[in-house]
Amino acid sequence: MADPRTRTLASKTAPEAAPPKQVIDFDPCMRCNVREMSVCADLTPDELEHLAEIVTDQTVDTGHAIFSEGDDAGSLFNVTGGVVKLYKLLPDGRRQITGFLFPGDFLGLAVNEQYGYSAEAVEPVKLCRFPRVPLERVMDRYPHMKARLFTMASNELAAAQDQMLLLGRKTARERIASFLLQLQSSAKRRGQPVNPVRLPMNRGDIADFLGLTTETVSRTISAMKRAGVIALREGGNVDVRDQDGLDAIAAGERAEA
Amino acid sequence: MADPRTRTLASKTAPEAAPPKQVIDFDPCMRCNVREMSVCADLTPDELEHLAEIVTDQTVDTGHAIFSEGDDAGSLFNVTGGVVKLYKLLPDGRRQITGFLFPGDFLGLAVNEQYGYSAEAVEPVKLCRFPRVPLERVMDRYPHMKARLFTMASNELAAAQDQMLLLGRKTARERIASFLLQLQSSAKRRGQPVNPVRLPMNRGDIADFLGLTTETVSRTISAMKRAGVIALREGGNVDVRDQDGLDAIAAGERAEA
DNA sequence: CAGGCTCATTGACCTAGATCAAGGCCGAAC
DNA sequence: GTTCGGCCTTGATCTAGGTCAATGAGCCTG
Repeated sequence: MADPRTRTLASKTAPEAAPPKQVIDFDPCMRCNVREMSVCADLTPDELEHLAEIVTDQTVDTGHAIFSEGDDAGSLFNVTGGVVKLYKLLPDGRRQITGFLFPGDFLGLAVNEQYGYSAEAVEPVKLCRFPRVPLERVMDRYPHMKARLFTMASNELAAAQDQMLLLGRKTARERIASFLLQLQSSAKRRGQPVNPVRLPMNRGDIADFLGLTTETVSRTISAMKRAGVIALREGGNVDVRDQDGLDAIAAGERAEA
Repeated sequence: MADPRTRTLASKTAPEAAPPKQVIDFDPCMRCNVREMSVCADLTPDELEHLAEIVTDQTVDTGHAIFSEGDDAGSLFNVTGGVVKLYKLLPDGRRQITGFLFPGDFLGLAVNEQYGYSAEAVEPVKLCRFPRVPLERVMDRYPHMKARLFTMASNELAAAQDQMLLLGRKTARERIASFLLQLQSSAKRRGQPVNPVRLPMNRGDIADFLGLTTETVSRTISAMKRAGVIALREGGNVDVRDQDGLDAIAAGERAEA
């Protein structure tokens, strides 16, 4: 399996000349645009400084891997820009996307020293990377960061259970509606416009997330467009025309619409 | 929605007469049969004593609820005997079972003060119950118990991702095979026989766990029986006759068998 | 500004699994 | 020991969504 990952290190924009002994830029965390919604929320400047000592910035291009299932789980990551997809593969190539990550989300939890899924950039991604061992050392000193990680993992678990309900029991129409709602609430959480909701991933990715095929995703979206529930905007973005209708479909309350 | 839960409190078998000031039985945790595989693993006698102060034993009969989705999430539980199913419902009654719990498993993690799923006894269940607030107080004092909880939650998350792959992309045959393998490894972890694997839940529960119908579960099991991969024993238990074949089917490597 | 990508859409048809419908097989109740 | 009520199994049929195939709509690139 070829490894197309990208590792453009892009930290330390400060000049190399001036500072004396050691160059530790503790600013990147201080001015992090997603800090307040990430694992790093609620940390003091002191704690941020300790984090900055171990963090590395990283960018990954569209379609390139961040890590692959089975890789040695050396680091945790925090998404600071772009969109990431997580997925698992069957030997014959069938794929299930287990989640899309947006700025503020973290990834890299592993059970036995290995990542249990692959992670790939859906669009150009910016990450900060925390090597596991030193991160754990820092977290041992600042338990509320660990608590924060636990909370985020619990949220992820709840989302996973919702997704099981979707995959096991919802119709194609309900899946698409639920997905749009997820994107809306995700955008909302990040303070972004909820209505023309951005769809950064392609139909194939949506299909592999919802347990459908690209054709069914396309047909279902067309049908919802025809029914006036949504409209397509440029860039493939989706305008929700009938929010109540969409909510009802997603909940499984409306047979036709 | 009627609430058929059962709350037989069954702690303190010691006589009420003898002891002086306060009766605190710290034995139940000390002699807990599942302690080493539960959240309580690795605790010192001292720590166990603190736990015993807040724990309550509880039994729940087959088919009765432990709690329901949306209930105030007042407690965490540890299964000490029997089997529990967790599930989510759609308004029209469609159900997705998100997991089966066995002795040693815990339940009750919640995101915003409410349980995100319902829990019900598949067969008579014994639990120990930890009220959330005092438990958190205890865990603040003993961080490795929190760490243990985090590890178990991470394992659950990994299992949830496997289940998404199953629900989104596997065939009925692959789902049944994967399910039997799950039961095997769960039994193994608890030191129980792996080969005639016990199937304590009925076909409807299996169906709602695997995103199928009872009929399809039944037919698929019959087909695997006919193919010589498994055999049914009394009590509905399953004898795995061709372990390699079963493994191959579950992984999605074998079209026919 | 034509050729060659990739991705989305739509149509025609097919199939895995759902649905509908009997029976069969217990174990519990009397 | 008969009746009853769950389950489980099996058969017949249906259908939501998959598969196969064609066409269209951007976009790079040269």
